[in-house]
Amino acid sequence: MNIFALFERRIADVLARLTKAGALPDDLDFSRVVVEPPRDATHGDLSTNAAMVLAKAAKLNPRALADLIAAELKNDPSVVEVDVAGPGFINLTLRDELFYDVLRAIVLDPENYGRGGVAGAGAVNVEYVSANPTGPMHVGHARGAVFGDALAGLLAFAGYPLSKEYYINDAGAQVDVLARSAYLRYREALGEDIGAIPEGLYPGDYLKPVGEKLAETHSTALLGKPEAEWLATVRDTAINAMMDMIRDDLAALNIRHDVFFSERSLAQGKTDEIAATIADLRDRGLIYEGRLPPPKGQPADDWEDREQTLFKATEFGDDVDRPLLKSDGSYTYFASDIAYHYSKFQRGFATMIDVWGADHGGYIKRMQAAVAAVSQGKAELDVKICQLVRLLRNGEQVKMSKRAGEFVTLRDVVDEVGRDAVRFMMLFRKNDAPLDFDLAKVLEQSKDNPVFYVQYAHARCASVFRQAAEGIATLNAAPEALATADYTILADSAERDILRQLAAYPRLIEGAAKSHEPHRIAFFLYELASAFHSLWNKGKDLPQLRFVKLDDVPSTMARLAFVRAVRSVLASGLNILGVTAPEEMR
RNA sequence: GGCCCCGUAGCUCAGUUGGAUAGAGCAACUGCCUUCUAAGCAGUAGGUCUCAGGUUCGAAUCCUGACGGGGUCGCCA
Repeated sequence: MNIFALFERRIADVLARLTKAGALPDDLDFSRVVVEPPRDATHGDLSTNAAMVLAKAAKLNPRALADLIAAELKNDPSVVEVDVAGPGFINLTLRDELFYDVLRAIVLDPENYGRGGVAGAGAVNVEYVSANPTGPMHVGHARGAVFGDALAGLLAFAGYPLSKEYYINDAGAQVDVLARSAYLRYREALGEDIGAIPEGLYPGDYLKPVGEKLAETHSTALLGKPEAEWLATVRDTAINAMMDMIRDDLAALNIRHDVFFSERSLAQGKTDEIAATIADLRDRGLIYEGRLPPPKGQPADDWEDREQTLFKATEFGDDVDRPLLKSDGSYTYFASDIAYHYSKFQRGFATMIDVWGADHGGYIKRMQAAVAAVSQGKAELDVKICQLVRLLRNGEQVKMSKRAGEFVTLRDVVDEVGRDAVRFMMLFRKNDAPLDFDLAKVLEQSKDNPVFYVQYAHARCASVFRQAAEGIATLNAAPEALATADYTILADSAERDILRQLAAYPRLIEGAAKSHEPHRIAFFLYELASAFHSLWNKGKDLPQLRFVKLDDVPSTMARLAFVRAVRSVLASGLNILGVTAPEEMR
């Protein structure tokens, strides 16, 4: 149950009644009317801007219109008080029973509280990670991986049909380099002294097992042959091995994609889908042979003016038209990416979300242009850019040297601090802001560490139930029993505040899902945890606020329902973010 | 030089898509442990939302311009 959605409907009803009665013109646009919590809680429980938004079109003074609407809302049985304030805000104070209803709803069905707020929405495709299959994942990949996964979890929870995809960049020059690197390891596995790994090949030890596997499968059959004869075989083996490794790395973060889509398969299937996509666009006059102006500003010394095959990205808001073929006639990365996104559209996704690293910012416009073109404007692409992560240990930056083939792998970090810390901290910041990740700090068991702080609040809730069960032999803490408790005892300001936070959860989910911002959940959980810790502490000075009172079962039952609800919402949010909700902290 | 992102308390950051007197956490200062877990809590102090215009009932939020920081700029992926 979502009280904000509830009152959006009730206010819409009021507006409809006023329209019918002739008090409002009948062509008003209600879409800007919102119901939200007032910034200042002393103003009430709900606030609506209806009067201010509609005043102009209704040719009424905002305050006068607010009074009109307020008079109607006073008849609502769940409303205690209606105030018109400021420039025309309508503030509602709700009966406590409404919040008790919320409490009951959570206790009776904790799994589904806040779920499905956007029911009936179209399917969404979330593409994330998409690290090149040329080595293990390093820590730089972690943020996009966690962000994409949490966003997917959030959208699924909110009610969107969803596909989580990984685009395997298994075409292009880099996988040939991978193949050559693996071939070297193959020769090494057969006993040859290969010396130092030449410049331009991947030096990492992680290719040794691939060489050994090749030696096992092919024995000496590939030795001494020209590259053309072994390249494809070695490449496929190496890519498969790399993808197995990447899947393992992702599993360490509890990330599992629904679809792994191969770039190579686009051009290698029965039909060349890249060619087909280009042909489609050409038929619609969106492809032409032409020349591009050289880059402005800093002169490119290797610039060579030549005629090439171009996509009219400028027709869809991009700055320049974009080439589809390299000078050797092969497809550019962009060309296959167009075909890939076309495939998403053909598979029924009108909403696509791509999660990219900060260095791909310049690529957004052309991809959005491409999606608009291939879908004829029927699909939309949102690109979420994850800014860089600075890895620290006690405030000192941890250096990464890619050159020597040494980099901090994602696995190293997860092994050191655990999955929960990595996931939560990566989400405790907006995706488009840079992030410092301190390996020492996230292991601290203190309030300075948000992961711990939130998990501890959940563990404390569990602890209350253990205490209650120990102290009251006859206790029945089943949901049905908790749901019938008398909640009127929950009258302290701290308790009332938390009840309002719990009531705001469905609205939070909806907003976070619609704006593609999972970090909002992390911050909400932090605030809820903080409020709960605070209430817990209040019980030290004020014994009447303690959750468990051995001599007062009715009040204990009400408090247990309350704690159960807090715990369920904490667990629900943590679950969406993919962070565990522990019973106790050890 | 073009384009994209960012600029909010001393520091690190939120700010519910345009709402009311801009909020947290660190750090600083003052308190609180015979207590349902002090692994914590309460309080004080801290602001020209980088600057200048504009849009309107109303701007940290939207538009324009400047300044500062980062990213990126045909035939890499």
